[in-house]
Amino acid sequence: MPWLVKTEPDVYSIDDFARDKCTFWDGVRNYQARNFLRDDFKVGDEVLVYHSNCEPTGVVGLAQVAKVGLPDLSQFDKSSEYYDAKATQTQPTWFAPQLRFVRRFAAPVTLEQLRATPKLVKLAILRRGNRLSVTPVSSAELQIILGLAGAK
DNA sequence: GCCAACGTTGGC
DNA sequence: GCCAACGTTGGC
Repeated sequence: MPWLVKTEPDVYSIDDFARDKCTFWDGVRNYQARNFLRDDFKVGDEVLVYHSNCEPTGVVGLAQVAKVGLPDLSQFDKSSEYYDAKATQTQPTWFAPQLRFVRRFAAPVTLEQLRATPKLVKLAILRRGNRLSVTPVSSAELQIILGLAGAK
């Protein structure tokens, strides 16, 4: 199943990702999002990368799931802002798939464009008040968004 | 287990 | 910087 993940470019941008090639998508501290990362992310799944809290907000590139089932190591790191005292090595609370950079779009598919596309009305990220940082995307929605990205 | 208070997200 | 949405916390 395709996915969409949000990131704040000030913290980790698509350019950082393009440079790294592979990254562990860590720091997610919401149980619903955790369940997606832990239970539903499959190797090979396509992942749209979305920039939030910036100008303009929108989908900026594509990635692919490279590895799953890995604990988010930041939960064990006392110096990390994502440290979780309740998590243990044997029973991790948080999980971080490894994502492989695929491509950066020539131009972002902006939130405004997403909203203006009738076939994307059901896109999870557009639903009122949805703040989840990891959301599922249907195959049809993925194709539409890739189309918007390619049409630039 | 309820729910008010509080904190965070994220668009604007 | 504002504020709506909504997740989390903690007293009871």
